Amino acid sequence: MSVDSAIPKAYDPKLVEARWYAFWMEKGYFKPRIDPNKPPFTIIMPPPNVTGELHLGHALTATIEDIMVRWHRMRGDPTLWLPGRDHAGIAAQVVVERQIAQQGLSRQRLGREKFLEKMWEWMNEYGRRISEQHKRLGASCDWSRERFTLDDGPSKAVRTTFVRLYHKGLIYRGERIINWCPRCVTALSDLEVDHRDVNGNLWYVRYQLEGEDSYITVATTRPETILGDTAVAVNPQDERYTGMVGKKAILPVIGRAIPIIADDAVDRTFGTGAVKVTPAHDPVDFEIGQRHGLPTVNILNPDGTLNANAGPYRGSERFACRKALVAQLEKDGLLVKIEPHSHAVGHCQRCGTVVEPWASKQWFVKIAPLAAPAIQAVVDRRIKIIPERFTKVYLNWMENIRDWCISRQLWWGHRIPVWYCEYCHSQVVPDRETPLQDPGKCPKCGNVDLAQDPDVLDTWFSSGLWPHSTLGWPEQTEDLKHFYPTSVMETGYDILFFWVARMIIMGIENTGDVPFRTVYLHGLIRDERGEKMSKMKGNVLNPLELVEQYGTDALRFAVSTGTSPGNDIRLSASKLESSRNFVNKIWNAARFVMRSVEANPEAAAPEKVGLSPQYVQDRWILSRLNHLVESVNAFMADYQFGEAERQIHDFLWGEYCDWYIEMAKVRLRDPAAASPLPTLVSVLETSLRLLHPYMPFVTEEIWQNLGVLVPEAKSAESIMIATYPTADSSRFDPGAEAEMESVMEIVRSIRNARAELRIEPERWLEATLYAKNSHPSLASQSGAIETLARVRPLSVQGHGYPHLAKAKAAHETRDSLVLVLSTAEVVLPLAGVLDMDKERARIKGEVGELEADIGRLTARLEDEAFVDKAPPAIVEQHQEKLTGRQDRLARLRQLLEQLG
RNA sequence: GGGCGGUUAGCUCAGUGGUUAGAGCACCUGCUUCACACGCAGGGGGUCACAGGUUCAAGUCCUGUAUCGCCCA
Repeated sequence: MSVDSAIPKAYDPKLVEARWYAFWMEKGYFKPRIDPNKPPFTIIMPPPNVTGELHLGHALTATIEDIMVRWHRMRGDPTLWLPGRDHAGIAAQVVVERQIAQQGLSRQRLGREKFLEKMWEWMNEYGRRISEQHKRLGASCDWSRERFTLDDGPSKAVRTTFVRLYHKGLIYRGERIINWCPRCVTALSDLEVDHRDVNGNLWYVRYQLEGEDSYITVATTRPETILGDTAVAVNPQDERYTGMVGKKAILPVIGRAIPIIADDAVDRTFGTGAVKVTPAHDPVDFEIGQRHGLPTVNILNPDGTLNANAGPYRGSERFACRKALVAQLEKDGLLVKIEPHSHAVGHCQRCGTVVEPWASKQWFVKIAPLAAPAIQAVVDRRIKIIPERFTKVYLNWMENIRDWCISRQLWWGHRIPVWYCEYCHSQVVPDRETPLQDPGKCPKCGNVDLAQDPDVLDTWFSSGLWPHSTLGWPEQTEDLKHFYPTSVMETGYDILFFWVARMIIMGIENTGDVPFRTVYLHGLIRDERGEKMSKMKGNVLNPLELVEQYGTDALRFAVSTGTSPGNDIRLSASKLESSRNFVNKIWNAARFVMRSVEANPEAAAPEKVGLSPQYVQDRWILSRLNHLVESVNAFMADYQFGEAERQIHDFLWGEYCDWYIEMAKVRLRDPAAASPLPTLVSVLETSLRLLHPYMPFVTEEIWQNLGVLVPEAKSAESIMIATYPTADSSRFDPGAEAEMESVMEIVRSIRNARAELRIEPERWLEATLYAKNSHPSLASQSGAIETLARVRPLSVQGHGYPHLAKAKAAHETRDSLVLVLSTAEVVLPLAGVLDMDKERARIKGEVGELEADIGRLTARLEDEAFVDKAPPAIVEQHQEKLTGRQDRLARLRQLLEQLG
């Protein structure tokens, strides 16, 4: 059977990908081979939420991490990439609540236990899907170590951490203003609130002064909170109100008398300079309330309706209440004016509902003492952030960090390990030494009726422990000892605060060491128009659909090539198509190589692969390849994956395919020529290994096929455990590169002249090549030049440029085109085709360009400062260039003279 | 209000002080050439946002301006 019929013309990823992934799994390549003498390379995967399926952001994460991991593995480092999943407390619970609502159910009706069963069903289904999707993306992570945040291990870590921090006094329960989502019916941390500018109003309302017929006017963006006011405040410096401080104002509708106080926090320029104070529903007011000992009047129920403190508005929804109250104020003549006012309003990040600042008893982490070492670790560069600029963002946030509200009024998550005594109401927390043991009785009164706090912890509390909890902490496991601190944390810059910062805090606190050495932050994937992908906009691209359409390798290449760390990426169909085309290009190059090997197996005989080539074309491509290998490894080490890929792409397409293969074809047809097959095979094989981390599937498929035909080319059972190429500087060959530059210049010039003169492609031209003495071996390239430029016969005069008289004679008959190149001249007899006026114009154009060039170079070299201060190599480069240009200019002028 | 980033070909983006600034897509011309039309060959297209400065040398470093975007408050 011939290769032609066996190997399809167009690469079909569907026939390839699943097979190789199964093979890798079966062989256990994804598991680290621990070697105590070698430092391991470790990445803990950011655990996707079990709320749904993977999106393109996950695909990007998986791609970049897989690139790093495969590279290190091929270099022989013991490599661990640990996958996981996050229970995503609030987000997952919202999703399942919506789902059961369709069946007319609610979590309250189901009860905690039944509802959690539903949650686990959901999690099992989506957890499975997520893992399957990662496998489709080629992720070479160690599935045997996969973790879920609610697994026993990570749960123990969570509980241990909570208990220890509690006993250290770094976790406390207190009444503070928190962000409350009335739809999710839970507290949120500051980070979980999106602030969006909303066009609202500023309502000016006047409060009558007690016992007087005068008023004080306040301005508010949330008039319904009037019901919870316990003071009016003015700035102590504000003369307008000096006389009023100490008096009392009567709250509209409610009729409560509240004091007028002075406080520095009041902005004199806002509204009237007098503000209403609602300590239960505003963070600034809360602090004012604390300073002045004001009562806190809470007017809201957890679901956002008004409670008994709202008097007549009890039971009405908050925005309905606002409307009704404003109407009432107007009726009572207390509404002074309404001004349009744009201001930032907090929205629940998960469901979009407007959140309410709300005074509530919650659990908090006292964060400042924990942040200090986390700041130090980055300042000391024990942790390096890429790109560098995010260091400042991180430090700025860390230095202004505020206590972290960690309790959530949810059911899905880690239950807070605190119990309350039913009798004496004291808080009972497990002993520091036995954090996992539930307290049996109240240590104060001895009562055994203890009720556990119904709330769960913020999901990010468990995520913060992820790099050590997944490795077994608090147990001192072998994995923890060997792989912690991990090497790289790779994730999107959008969760720098949510996650990365907290991992650093918690990692250092729990283990005494940083959780990772390097943080690599990638950008966000946007759509063609640069918009963020979101379900609401309907512009979400499903990575699995793209895999179906273009193949995994193409998707990976498309999201990672030509990108730089921390910068957003626009993904378009055209980008995916060109990536797919590149995959296909490699496929076809391989098809050509294999077909050629098959046609002439003895020439590619195993013992010849890797032989030291004497032929200039071979020396050239090997020199280019080794420069590429050197450069790719340098870029990889420097986390510049996009640039590394671009260079591999350019080499394979622009040098190997466009030139080396095309020239090889000529040699393959010539029985007398040295066979290009060994080099053809060896460069392809090395390139495949070079490309494997980026395109795991197509490279493995070709590599294995090649290995069947040329067993010598196959150094391992699989390309993913073969050795990553390292540059062999003995292959660097400037001479061969210069000669091939000349060949390419000659071919390009002839092709260009043919196109300009509209010479039919099928027509062969006679040609004479006059090569410079320094390039005697150009004669050996005549076969390649003939075929690539379609000139035949080509006569090569290897001993200098054409005798002037000869060229002149040719031109006088007006039938020859002379191409004056940097190291050669080509004469093409073209009777009847040439327009000598155009010829003169063309040459004059070239002369003009050269003169400008020479002018620039001369000026440069005459500049003493340049010659003195620039590195000698640069000066020399300029000098050589100038000489070359002058030489070519002289020859062009001669030609012009001959043409008259 | 504070901070960060972008501004490079028609579009999307690389370019980490050193020739004449690159790629993909799009565009124009020609080609079913025996690996590939998911291709081949050739071509056009740039005041590197603007203004200063540092340097022998600036798209690249510094300062300011404009403009778009993001983060924080």
